[in-house]
Amino acid sequence: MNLKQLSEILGLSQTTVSRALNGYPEVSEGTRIRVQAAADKHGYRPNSRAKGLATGRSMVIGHVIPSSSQHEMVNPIFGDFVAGAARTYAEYNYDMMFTHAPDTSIEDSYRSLFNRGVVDGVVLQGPKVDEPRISVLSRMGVPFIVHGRSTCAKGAYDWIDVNNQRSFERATRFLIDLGHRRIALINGLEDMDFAQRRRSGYVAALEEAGIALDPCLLRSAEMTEIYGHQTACEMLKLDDPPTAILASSIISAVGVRRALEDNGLKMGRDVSVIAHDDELSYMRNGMDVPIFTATRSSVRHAGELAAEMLIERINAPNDPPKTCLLEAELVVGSSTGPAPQRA
Amino acid sequence: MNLKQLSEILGLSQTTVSRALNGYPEVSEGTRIRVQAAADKHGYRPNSRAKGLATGRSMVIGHVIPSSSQHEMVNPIFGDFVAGAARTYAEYNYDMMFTHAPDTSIEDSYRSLFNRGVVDGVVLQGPKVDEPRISVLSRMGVPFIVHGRSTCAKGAYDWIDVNNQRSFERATRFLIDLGHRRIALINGLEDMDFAQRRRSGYVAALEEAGIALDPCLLRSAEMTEIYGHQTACEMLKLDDPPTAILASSIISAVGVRRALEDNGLKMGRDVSVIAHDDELSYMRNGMDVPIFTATRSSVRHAGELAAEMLIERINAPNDPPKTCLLEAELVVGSSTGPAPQRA
DNA sequence: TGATGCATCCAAAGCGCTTTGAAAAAGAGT
DNA sequence: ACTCTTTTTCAAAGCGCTTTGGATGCATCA
Repeated sequence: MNLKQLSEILGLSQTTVSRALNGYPEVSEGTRIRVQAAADKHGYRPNSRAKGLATGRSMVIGHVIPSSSQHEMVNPIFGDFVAGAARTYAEYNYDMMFTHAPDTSIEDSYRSLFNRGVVDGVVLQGPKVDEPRISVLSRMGVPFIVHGRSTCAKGAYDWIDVNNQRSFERATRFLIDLGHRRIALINGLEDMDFAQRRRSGYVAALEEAGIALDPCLLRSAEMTEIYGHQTACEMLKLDDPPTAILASSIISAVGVRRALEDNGLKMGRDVSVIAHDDELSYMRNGMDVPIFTATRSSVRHAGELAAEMLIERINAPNDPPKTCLLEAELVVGSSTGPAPQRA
Repeated sequence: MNLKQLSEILGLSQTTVSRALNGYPEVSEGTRIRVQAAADKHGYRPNSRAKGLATGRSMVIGHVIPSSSQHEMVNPIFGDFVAGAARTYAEYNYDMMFTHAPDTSIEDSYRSLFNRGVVDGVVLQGPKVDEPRISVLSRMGVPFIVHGRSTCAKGAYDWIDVNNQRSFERATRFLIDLGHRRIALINGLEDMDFAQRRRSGYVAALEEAGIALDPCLLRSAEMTEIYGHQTACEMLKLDDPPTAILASSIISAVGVRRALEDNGLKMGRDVSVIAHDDELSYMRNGMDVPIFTATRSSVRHAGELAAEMLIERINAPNDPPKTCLLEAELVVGSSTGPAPQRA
């Protein structure tokens, strides 16, 4: 069923039917109702490609799957962020498109999506400290939003981010206040912008307290469970092991917990752990009582907001750049406690 | 840059340019090279909407985000399955589209995607035991593939699935052979087809061994970490607690492990655990030595295969239905051991 | 009564591509 | 030199929609 057929059935022109369905005022209320009824009855759905061709808009937003090349890993927060965004898109009648790209051609992927007219805008996930994609997209004139920020990016751009620096500074200070001096940071990949900011929050808190930074207590890699486990195991073998560990994701924190248990240590008593909790739906940090003391910020909610900001941008390409800085909450669970007295 | 502009630059007709770029034989090798060079130089990308309109194909495949309504949970395997599929799509020049739908209108979402001409085919994830979407899609004539199967579905359809029944039967038998008699199954949601099959494999193995089924040792819910933890805790409080636990996902298995530790029990010695391992990229089951004894089958690989099968179906709508049954591997880790002697 | 405005509706152009049917150009054969 | 193929190129139609720039009818006003 297409417009032509529908208009023939109704004995109206395509123009009128199209206008009736799209809510233009030039059509009488009577015919509008008649048209709408017929459309519903026959299950008419305007062909979105044709519509897009005519309007110049595709009502589609593009994401490029951030599959870190090295280990072909899917970012665990990907699913929840996307679910949040999708929810907003559905509300505004946008569809959502994905492209997989090897890390090398990720830029091309964005370019291709936009130049082929597939999407009206794109979401940039997982920005690095130095993120070339941002300037590329700016130059191309693609409406886009960044989930996170990029320290090295020059111009202004739309972004939404968690205050990583502040939340990790706070978490670190919390541990220091509990008497900890040997505090480790098991961080995300070093070239990721968020990791850099978390690190600087951590460093700032240590400095403030006059604690020297020990490189042995600082690691970065992709935030898997295995990585958390292995790193924690190694650190526990140090002559002067950490009494507290900050983990950049709840997933690696799970690995840390496993490491503690493997070593016969009790989390919260022997070693304190604070995790960053993105509130992943399948990896909730406990029910009423949090398992981990955590800096908490819903990545799903961020997805919803990001989508909204992007849609705004698409509708008003010339508005000044918008940004949104979310504050993470510090929730106290049972994984932290006072620093144990040295033997 | 569009076709018209490019053809004017070249002094050729749109027809010739189009043919040259699409590899039709009616154009001389000389001009083909010339055209290709110009296209590259100017970064010409055919508008995919226009192309779709003209060809009647969109080169897009649709997925509907399986967000279980109740807890708005994103299926944890979603990301990896999709990453696999995306890889194949990229190879065949397909794009990938997502729609979020509340559980109630999930059927409409598929209908809308297809009727609006947005997609050439769809992937159906997370089929239930009784899955109405299958017959809907069949009737609509949408090319589709099911990741999993639906026991109640009538006609034939394309699917790819893991042999859940067999793998859980094998895992259960493995535990029985180790001397376990109190074996629990912490399963996925009961109305999901895969959960049903795993359960029947479990039941079959118990029956074979003449062990009576104890309803107290059987649970189903969404496979979160919390669920695994809570369920295991409850079961351990029974008068006659399980000595072995089968977990339907590695994520709930993590919860089970936490429960054991909370209760001062050692996994593999006091209580054996077998998990189903989808090889999620951020939740690997150990490095060289598996953490959990597990039934293993890569969901990412399934995604790749599913995409391939769907593309085949799109290209040959009238071929007889194709199916693919993957066998899960049983990998033995340190989470299982002989049943402890009763006190 | 004719001019004016307003509410409805429509024919046709155009979005950027593919593809049909035909024409022009180039070789081949005699 | 002329016809007959074969190769190469093209103009134009069509995909399904929106939108421009009229038409048409009808009530209103002088």
